[in-house]
Parts: sequence; structure tokens; C-alpha cells
Amino acid sequence: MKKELEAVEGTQYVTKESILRRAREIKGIPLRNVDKTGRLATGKGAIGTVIEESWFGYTPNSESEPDFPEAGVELKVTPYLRGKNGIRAKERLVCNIINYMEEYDKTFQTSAFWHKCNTMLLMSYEHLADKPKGDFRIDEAVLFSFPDEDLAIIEHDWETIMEKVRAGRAHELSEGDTLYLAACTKGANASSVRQQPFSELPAKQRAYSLKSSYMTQILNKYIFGNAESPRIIKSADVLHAKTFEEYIIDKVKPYYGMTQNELKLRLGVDSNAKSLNEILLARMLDVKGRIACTEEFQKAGIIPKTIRVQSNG
DNA sequence: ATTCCTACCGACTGCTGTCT
DNA sequence: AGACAGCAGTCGGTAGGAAT
Repeated sequence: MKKELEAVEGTQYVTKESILRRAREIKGIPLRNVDKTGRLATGKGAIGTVIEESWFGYTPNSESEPDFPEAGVELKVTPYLRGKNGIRAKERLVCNIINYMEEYDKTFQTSAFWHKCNTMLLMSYEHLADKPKGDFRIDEAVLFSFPDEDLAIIEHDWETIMEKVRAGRAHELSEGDTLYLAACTKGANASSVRQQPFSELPAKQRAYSLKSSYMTQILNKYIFGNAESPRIIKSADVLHAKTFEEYIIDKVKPYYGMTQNELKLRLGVDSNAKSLNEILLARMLDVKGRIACTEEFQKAGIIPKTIRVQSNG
């Protein structure tokens, strides 16, 4: 696709404020009225490209720099769905390709991920199943930096990914390895592989991505500003000292081996509800009220669904 | 041809509501 | 309480464009 717009790159959008102001002007405009180059009619990736090209007026590129290098802002256009449980992310948010050969000996702070994605301009649109893309419209735009409590988890996720690479196991990476930041496959087909530093085995090409469960959390907390989600971790400080898993294990450890009845006595719970286990777990974690270990925790993206409490005795 | 960018697609799994 | 259908959520993979 030929560039048909005046180049404004490097001249107009050099501050975060000017970028955000421009981003907010697009709210409510059907994308068919934004698209100046017929880009929407093309296939995947069309919507983000329309906004880069026709709205911000820069040429789509394949550089590993943020989209607005002077301001250090990365543009991300991301769809959401409106379901009966409210708003949720339609997709994971894909960041940059992981260069196994270069990333492994960096720190999180010097990593390609952090360099590119530490500040993102998130622009959201509702994905409507039966409508053409031209009907879609951006309805929120925010500048997003990771809050401390999330950053601690993301940094831990980054380390988990890098540990596999350093162990010569990049070919065994999986999105299930981590909580918020994941390594998702990326490439034309299954033979899109690349070299890894500590093994002869070729590894699938992968990119950093923010999981859709975490994106749902971001949408609700920071983009559409809904009610605060339930939390276990009250202060980011604890996570700088311990990992998420260590924190949970430490909290639950004193109760290892106790029966349900012993736990009820110890924790002062007088209930025979079907949800007794989650009530007990909530008490162990020092969380107020009825915090489900299934639905509410997962909706908040805080706990993986595989955490369960055995129910007999 | 290769590498990275832009999201998007679809198969599976397992949760949840509803009916018996 | 058990069976089961439907659908939400997850994750492995794919499509198309531009630069080099």
C-alpha cells in the first residue's frame, strides 16, 4: 500500500499530551470515515494500520522502536466484547517479537519489551460480530503505564520466560507458563522458527503478549473505569520482596494439613455453605467478604483457575 | 527471503445455567 | 444431585503488509 499522506512523522506528535489529544478526537467516528487509503478492505491487522496511517499519518513500519519514539509511546488498538458479565477483551494484546539470541542476557529494565511497551496508547473499540469493520469506532483512548502491583507480576513473568530461554528450552515455551505477560506464537505457519542461544533445537517464533484475562482487567479498571476489582495483594511492596506464588504459599502454609472442621474453628467461620472452601481460603488470604476462588478472582485476572481446595474432610 | 509489524481465527476445555 | 447443552475463556496458530 503506497503512502498517500503528508509525512508528519517526527514533527507533530512528539509529546504524550499531543498524542493523547489527537487519539481522543477519533472517538465515535466510524472507521470507514477514517480510512483514506482503502486499508480497511484488506485482511488482518487492518484496523490498527488504518489508525496509524490515516489518523496519525505515519507509515506503518516494522521497527522495534515505539511508534512515537520521541514521546516513548507505543500505539495499540485493541477490541473488546460486551457480554453478560460486562466488558471483556476479545484478544490478547501482542507486543514485540522475542529475539531469543539477544534478550536472554538483559534485565527486565533493559529488555526489548520494556523499551517498546512501558507506555502504551490504548485505543479500544467494540468488536461487533455481525457488522463490517467500517462500522466499528474507537470509543476510549488512554495512556497506560503498568501500575506497580501489576509490574511486579509482569517482571516475574518476564523472568519465567527468560529462565526457559537460558535453560535451552525456548522450544518448550507456552502461554500457560505465566500470568499476565506471555510468549505467544507468531509467524506465517508452524515452520516459523528461529535460533535459541543454549540449544541446537529451533524454537517457534514468539512475541510478548498481554493475556486477554489481564487485558480484561485493564479495560475495566483503567479504560472504562469500572468498580475496583477484588484484590489479594494490597500493596505493591510485598511483591517486590516475594513472588506472587511465594506470597500465596506463605499465607496458606500455616493451615497445611488441617481439616475443614479445624479450619472453621481456627478461622472463626460458622458456615456449611457450598462455597465453604472459598470462604476459608478468603480468610486465609485475609481478604474481606465472599471472594470466590473461581469466578471473581478469575474475572479480576488475579488467580489462575487451577487453584482449588480439596473438599473432603 | 527474512523479519517485524498490524490483529485475527478457530479448536478445545471446562464452567454454568437449566432441566429432570 | 446428575446430565447436558451452550457458551465464555484460553491458547496455538494464521493472514496480510512493509522494510531490508
